[in-house]
Amino acid sequence: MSNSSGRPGSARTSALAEDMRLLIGKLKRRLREQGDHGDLTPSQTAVLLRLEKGGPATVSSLARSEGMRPQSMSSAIAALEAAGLVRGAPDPDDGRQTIMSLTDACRERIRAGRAARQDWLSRTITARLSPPEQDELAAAVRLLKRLIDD
Amino acid sequence: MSNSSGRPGSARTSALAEDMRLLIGKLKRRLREQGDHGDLTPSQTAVLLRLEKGGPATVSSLARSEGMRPQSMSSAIAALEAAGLVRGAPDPDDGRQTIMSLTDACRERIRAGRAARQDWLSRTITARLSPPEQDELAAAVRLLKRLIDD
DNA sequence: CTAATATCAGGACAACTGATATAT
DNA sequence: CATATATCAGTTTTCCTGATATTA
Repeated sequence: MSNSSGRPGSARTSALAEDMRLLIGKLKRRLREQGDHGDLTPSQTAVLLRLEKGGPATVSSLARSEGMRPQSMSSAIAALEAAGLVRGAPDPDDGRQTIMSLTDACRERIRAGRAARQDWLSRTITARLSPPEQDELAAAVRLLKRLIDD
Repeated sequence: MSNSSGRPGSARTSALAEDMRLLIGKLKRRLREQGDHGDLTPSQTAVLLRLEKGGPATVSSLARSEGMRPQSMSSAIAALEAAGLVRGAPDPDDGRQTIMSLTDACRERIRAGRAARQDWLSRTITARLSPPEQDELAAAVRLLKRLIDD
């Protein structure tokens, strides 16, 4: 039912918001089910994503970013280092710091996990939506991007 | 390994899937930022949602649902009971079981948290999308629901 | 007597706080 | 000396495994 009455209706918008809230939760859960998270703690996962997004960083700066104590970050990083996911190098300019960065193996692992989630989504879209419906969805995605812009 | 479907338009669909994957993550994060989760563990939150969705249940059935041991569920529930969020009553038919249910205070708390998240979404939709665009989004939501159906 | 429910006891792990060595 | 980084200890929390009482 298309209701294109120009009223900035609160009831209709509220119903749409409820639908979207439930929908986003379920989609996120489905995506999460796909990839192999590996048995990392949430903090460890957050550190890897932070390093990927922000580049190499020290233990203390990572601790600040994640709202953890440096001691906790140290042990989290020790586990990641033992798993071959991050690598530490001494800072040539400041002997106190150790600069952590992702290993190539970790980048590949992150890429593979993302690809698995994206593949599921891609396959599901292809299987369940007709090409015109896919166009409709693509148009709506452009609208949704506006909702998360600053 | 990137697309096992035999249909044409894989490249466009793949780009759409990537956009959606990033978009869903960001929307979920924005929603999460809104509500006050309270300082509950993920397991405790899961138990409350399970009780809300499935109605009263025993400790063991909750443990099975959440993939925990009954002992761990017992202590999680003890904390929730101390916080006044759940309430236990003996099963009249089976003296071994204790049936847990949500308190009214807990239902109100869940409702308030959800309302906060939904309000943000509702306000953002109203502020950033024109009424016709809202109609377009509502139509796309119906398409998206098809993606998460079993 | 066997099976299911709930709990008590102790261990493992990831986070915390406090204290310490090293470098700026 | 004052500050910052990283780590070494011990504690708390949340899960686990193992054992026990009660009821079906």
